Amino acid sequence: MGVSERRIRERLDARQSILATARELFLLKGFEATTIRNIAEKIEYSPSTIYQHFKDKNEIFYTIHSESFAELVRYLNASEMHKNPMDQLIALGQIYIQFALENPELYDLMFIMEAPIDFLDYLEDANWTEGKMAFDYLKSVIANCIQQGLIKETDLESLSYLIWSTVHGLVTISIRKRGLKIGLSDPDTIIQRSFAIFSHLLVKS
Amino acid sequence: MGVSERRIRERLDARQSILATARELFLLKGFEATTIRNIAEKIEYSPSTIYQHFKDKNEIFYTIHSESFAELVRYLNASEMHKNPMDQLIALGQIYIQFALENPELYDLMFIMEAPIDFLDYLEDANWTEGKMAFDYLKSVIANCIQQGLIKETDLESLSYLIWSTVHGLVTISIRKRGLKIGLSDPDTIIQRSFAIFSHLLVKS
DNA sequence: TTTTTTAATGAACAATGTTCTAAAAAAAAA
DNA sequence: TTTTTTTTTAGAACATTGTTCATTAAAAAA
Repeated sequence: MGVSERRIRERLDARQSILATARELFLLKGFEATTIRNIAEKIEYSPSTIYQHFKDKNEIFYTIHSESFAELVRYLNASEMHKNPMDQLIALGQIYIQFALENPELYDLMFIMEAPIDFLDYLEDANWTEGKMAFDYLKSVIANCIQQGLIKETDLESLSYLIWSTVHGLVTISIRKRGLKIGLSDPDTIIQRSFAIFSHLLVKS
Repeated sequence: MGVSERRIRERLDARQSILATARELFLLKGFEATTIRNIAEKIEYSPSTIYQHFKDKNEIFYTIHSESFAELVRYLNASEMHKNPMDQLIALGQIYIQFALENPELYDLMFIMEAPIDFLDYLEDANWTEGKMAFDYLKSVIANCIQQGLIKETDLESLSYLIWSTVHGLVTISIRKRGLKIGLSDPDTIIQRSFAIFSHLLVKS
């Protein structure tokens, strides 16, 4: 029965080309300017066909958001070259920042925009698996630091949330264009310097 | 010539009622659901009349954004009761967080949403005065801390950006609904705890 | 070849921000 | 008071958006 397998493959191909096009347009023009009709035109389908593959626009961008987490994880994996958990933690922060600055639109989609979370809400799914896993990974590295006495013992969850928040804050001020507008000469440089200061605060405690 | 003065007053009244209604609907339903027609209906004007007072929707929300800064400043002023600049700095952070948690929609508009910045871009105005002034105020308090030897001397701009980023990150993860979705029991509590940890890191350095 | 299932389309809907022309109202001039 | 001018308001219209639904075309099964 190779027929139905081919059908499945064709459906998947269509789905993939929708996603690829949506991603391309999104990176080029942003969320609002990436319209269903725009995507449809590019893959030479009618707009309504897209709704056979995705419930709505939010699901498309939820999917791109999920895929982007795979990309982030690929970045973060590089931190495992460090044996010392403190070195790894700092590398983690640096790589996280690097990912955000190199892929600002994707970072926006993953951590700022409402579309992916709205889709989760529609699913009545309280679990943001992608975020949870990333946060758990961060927690585990920090736990190692505490265990080895490299960081003063404190509530793991709060400290992890603090560290995540700090790097998140550093990059989102820039991504949502508040950085340039307060007269910072070069946002990227300031982000690096600020993170360096934060790193020193952490190890010294 | 009391006539033209009355006209001016009437124009201002109309403007104010547009803003008040926009603000009310925005706090109730959010940015997208606050439509020009919606505002017009509520103040019993035609949609097109609104465009005599504001260039576009972005200008309306830029104005609300600006007004909200006055509110934030009112919050922050309470920090001046502290003589010790370090105490003031920490109070500043706590109050900033308090403002964000008590007015999440306004905070969103001021520091996350694109509408106000887009309007600045239209004006070709690189100066985000509201943000700049708030940041300068933060810098001055931090400068006092450094001067009095309460914080280790580092690049003022980077340290200020770090501190701002940290509180910004703490609250925006929650505001853009990433907090609950990773299984944090109570986001507000965690934010407080995380900030407490951060405060300790700062003073100890 | 005929029937059934699947996929794709095109038209349509309601809603949006925004613009433009014509009407109404108010003020100024006569 | 009447006429002219200016200002304000409204209504219709436009292009676009996400989304739905009945109909057509295509493919697979019988």
